[in-house]
Amino acid sequence: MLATAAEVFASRGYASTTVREVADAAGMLGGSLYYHFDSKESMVDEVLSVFLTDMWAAYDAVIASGLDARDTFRALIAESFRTIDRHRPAVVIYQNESKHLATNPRFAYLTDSQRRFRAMWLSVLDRGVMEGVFRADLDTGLIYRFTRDTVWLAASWYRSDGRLSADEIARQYMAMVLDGIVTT
Amino acid sequence: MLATAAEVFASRGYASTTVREVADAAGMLGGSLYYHFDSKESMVDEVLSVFLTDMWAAYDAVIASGLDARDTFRALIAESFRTIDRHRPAVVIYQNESKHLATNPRFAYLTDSQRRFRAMWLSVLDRGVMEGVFRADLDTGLIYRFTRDTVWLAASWYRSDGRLSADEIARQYMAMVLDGIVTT
Amino acid sequence: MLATAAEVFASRGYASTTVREVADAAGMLGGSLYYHFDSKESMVDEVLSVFLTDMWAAYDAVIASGLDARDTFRALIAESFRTIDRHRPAVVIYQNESKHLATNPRFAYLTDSQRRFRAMWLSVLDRGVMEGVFRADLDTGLIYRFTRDTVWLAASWYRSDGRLSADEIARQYMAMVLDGIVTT
Amino acid sequence: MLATAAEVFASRGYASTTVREVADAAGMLGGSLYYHFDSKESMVDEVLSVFLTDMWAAYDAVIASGLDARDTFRALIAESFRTIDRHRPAVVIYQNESKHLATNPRFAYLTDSQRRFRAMWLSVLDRGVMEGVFRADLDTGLIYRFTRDTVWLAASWYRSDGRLSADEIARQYMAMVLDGIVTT
DNA sequence: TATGAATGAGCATTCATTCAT
DNA sequence: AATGAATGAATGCTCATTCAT
Repeated sequence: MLATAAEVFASRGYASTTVREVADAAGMLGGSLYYHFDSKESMVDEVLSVFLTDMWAAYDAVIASGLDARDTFRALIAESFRTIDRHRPAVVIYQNESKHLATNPRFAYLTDSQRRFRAMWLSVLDRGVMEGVFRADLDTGLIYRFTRDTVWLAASWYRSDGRLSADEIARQYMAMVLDGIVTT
Repeated sequence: MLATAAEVFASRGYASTTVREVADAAGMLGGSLYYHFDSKESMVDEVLSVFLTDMWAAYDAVIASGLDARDTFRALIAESFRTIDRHRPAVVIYQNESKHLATNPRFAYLTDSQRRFRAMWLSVLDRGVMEGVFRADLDTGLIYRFTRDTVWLAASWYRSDGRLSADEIARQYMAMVLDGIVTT
Repeated sequence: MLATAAEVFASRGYASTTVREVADAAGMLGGSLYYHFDSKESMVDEVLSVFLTDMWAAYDAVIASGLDARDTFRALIAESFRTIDRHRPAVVIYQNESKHLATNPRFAYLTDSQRRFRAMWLSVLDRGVMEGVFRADLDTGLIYRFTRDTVWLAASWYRSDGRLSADEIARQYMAMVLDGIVTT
Repeated sequence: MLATAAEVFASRGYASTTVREVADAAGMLGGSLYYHFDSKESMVDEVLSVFLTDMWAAYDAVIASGLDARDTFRALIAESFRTIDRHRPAVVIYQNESKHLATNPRFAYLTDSQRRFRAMWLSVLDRGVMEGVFRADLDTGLIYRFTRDTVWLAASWYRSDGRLSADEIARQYMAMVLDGIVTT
């Protein structure tokens, strides 16, 4: 049922989705949802929490594996697309509503996550530059933004049953980006 | 006043923005807006139309100038960031609300524009592959999506008074992407 | 369980009390109450009926004992405070919800009881005036109201485990009403 | 319009009154009320605040006039009935909803007022006992409660266009309480 | 041009009630 | 006897929109 809510929020937008629409999609009446959830807000909350927890588990495993900058970068990209594969609707919601939701104390963890996310990517990129594996003439702050935007926005068009698998998309993205930022 | 509306819609989201908030920002009362606009919908409509018209004028000029694939690509990227500079709020709105608005016949032009947009970029990329200037082992459909997403989402964080100018951001983006997709 | 319902209704108000709260207090789940009661309404109904039946039994015994006006008055006051002692929550509910409930045909007996109540007290007071034991310059209709209100509203603050017993409160009240608070 | 709301709340009970009913009584539609009030809560809030402010102005004037205990008592009773005459619906609401509303921080002033009210009456009664004008064998705490309940509950049945004026009711009440109903 | 009072449809949420288990 | 999932009507409230002034 959480998955149902996530899908509806993702496709219609959180604010524009009515509780009745979620209930319809879940095969019940409006009021019945409230037996399972406290509020509309707590639905997104749970959707986003579950997604972020899972995403960080994957990221933390990568960080813990002690790869060099370039392979860490590749692994993070790959994990990102795999996370999109597992949590597509949640990622779409995160992408679209995060900024607005974060103004609510209840969703402070969104800002925390974002901060940690930025620190993680910048650290990999800066390490790569220092190790001489990434070009030094690029603004890593910009590269971070470009990468972040492209990867997560992919959730908007990715279909798990589409022509390209998450791993293949990741491979192509890395091919595009890596051969650009790697010194030749 | 249109600019005011665009800014409010961009920062709060179209659906979440109340007409009163737009009126406040414009220094008048809720009902007064209706002397200037038919409806909330016609406000976004005008915001988006103006933006798209201007964007296509710029793109058409590039296409008309008869450059080769690689320089066309560079010019389109540059024009995109310049368009963001001129129409940042409109681009944000376009990015966030387009999909939802497009279900309304009134906004059919959004879908048309998107289709034309896709055709234009694919044509440049495919021509580049054919001319041997872009790598042949990449999926141009994917490259198109990656590029589109990254460029337009930049409107979410770009500040015209920020550290980096639109042209500098464009330059960095091209450096990243081009050296990746260009044959070596 | 009826006592539980009465207490909850008395403390939170009938309209503001949810069936779930009554169930909670009775140590069961919301739906389970309906094995014991037809409806929320039938709970108050039974609470009030039991209370009124008991109260009238006490009053009728007083009336039947053939005392003079002054002693009948004293006895009725005493019985009223004893009834409060036995049915405090029910009296509170009666006091607060009676007027509203009485619009419902099912609770017509509330209006009947009130009418009979008024007749009984007026008869005692008027008899006392006629017998010369109560002052003739008083409006017995008013005295009735003052007495009724004070006695029954005492249910709002009376505690059976408090400093003063029901009989002591009755004694003080009679002292005040019968002889006044001014020293003579 | 505030008066309309007060009347509806008083007759149907705050919790049982719907915003639509208030609007009906005010000759408008449900949503229209919100142009004038923030919420249902702020309606009662204003009704009660206005009433309490006015009541305390009257009481304070009595206290300031430096009468002896007995005349202060009489004046306070008289002012109470006059306040009921001016603010009948508000007094009814205060009487019925006070306890429940007071759990809300917004209505903390209800508890404050009640505390001050109690202190004022007890001070008058105790002073009377000390001055020897009121009987010493009475529990002033009880007398306070009896008086408070009777006076304010009168708002439930008092009609400004009824047979008896507020001052006449006050006179009768004082006669009863001060000197008793028994002939001497 | 602008105001402000009102509209009315729509929303999230509550809650008495039902019912299969 | 009791559970727990569901119902659906009703509620407080929001907001785009209208319109007389």
